[in-house]
Amino acid sequence: MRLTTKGRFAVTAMLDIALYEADKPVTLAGISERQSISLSYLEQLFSRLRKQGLVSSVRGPGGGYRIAKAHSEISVSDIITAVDEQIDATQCGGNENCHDEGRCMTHELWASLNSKILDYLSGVSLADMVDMQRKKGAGTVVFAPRKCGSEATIAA
Amino acid sequence: MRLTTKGRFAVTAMLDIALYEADKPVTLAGISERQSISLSYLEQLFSRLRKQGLVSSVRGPGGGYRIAKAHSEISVSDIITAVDEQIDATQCGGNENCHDEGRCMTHELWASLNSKILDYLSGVSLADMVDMQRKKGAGTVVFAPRKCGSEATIAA
DNA sequence: TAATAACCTACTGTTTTAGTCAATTATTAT
DNA sequence: ATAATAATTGACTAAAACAGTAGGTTATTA
Repeated sequence: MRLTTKGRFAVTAMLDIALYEADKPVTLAGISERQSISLSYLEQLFSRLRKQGLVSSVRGPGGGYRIAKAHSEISVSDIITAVDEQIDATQCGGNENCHDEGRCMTHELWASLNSKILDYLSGVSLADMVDMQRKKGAGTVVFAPRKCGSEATIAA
Repeated sequence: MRLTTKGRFAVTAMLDIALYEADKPVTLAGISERQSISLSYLEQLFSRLRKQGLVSSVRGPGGGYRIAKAHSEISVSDIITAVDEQIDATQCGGNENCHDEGRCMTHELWASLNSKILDYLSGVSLADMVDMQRKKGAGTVVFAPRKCGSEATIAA
């Protein structure tokens, strides 16, 4: 599985646009400055985000990027898969040819983990993150779009 | 976060020992052959697994490795953290200095994801995996040590 | 027509992955 | 005793991915 700064940067950048876009689109230069992410690196990421239809672009002065869909229609997993290609905890990528043409002994474990992660990340939308960000400072906060046994609690 | 073949190999190897150890300890050469993992690579992994107290070793002829604790006392996350150092989806490793000395906007998201993954992997023990492996072939199987909303179902 | 800002391609340094190789040490069977 | 076994250690390596740079081109607007 890959879950690196590439994906984190993409999520951060998307959230930045969601928070700052109003009448005008948001420039990568602005995101770069606010979030301390290299401009050229952002360009690479946004090339993919645009091809996946998550953002739309406007060229020229006053141009920039906009979120292309309703914020509630874009999940964190959409963003990560757009820039990172795959969220997959199995080594065979679901091909089940991990060991001697069959499924490796631990295949089910990774497949199951994989769907847990995907469940979670696809359950958190950009809209959720915007809400969350606006409520910031209210102490302990947790993303919990789906009810699940022991909820994680992040100390403030 | 890091969740690579290193961790997968370690889990597979530990499961192999758990399945094959009886009166005699299990040799790395045997694991290497059965699981198609390079012997030298296994040596590296087992150096760490031993230092973490997950396995004990016996040198000389008839020697090999044994699981050092009750199978139910060793979780998948124990194994992965032993060889991979960290399971951490936040970039700051919980230090909360991810952005300009404060917490980055997406900090809670990654922290929350992190604890979800850890919850899951620490809920699956070596004993669970052994049971699971022995029951193999019974069709659709899922690891579900903790009840949680939508259970992942892996097609057979 | 000049400034802006997206868009595109190629290149680069660093780290991690996934090993290899060669030697040493401890134990057991002969 | 000694030969075989098997863990243990350390140094080294090719390939990939990550994170970022550099330099240019194209479209749009003031």
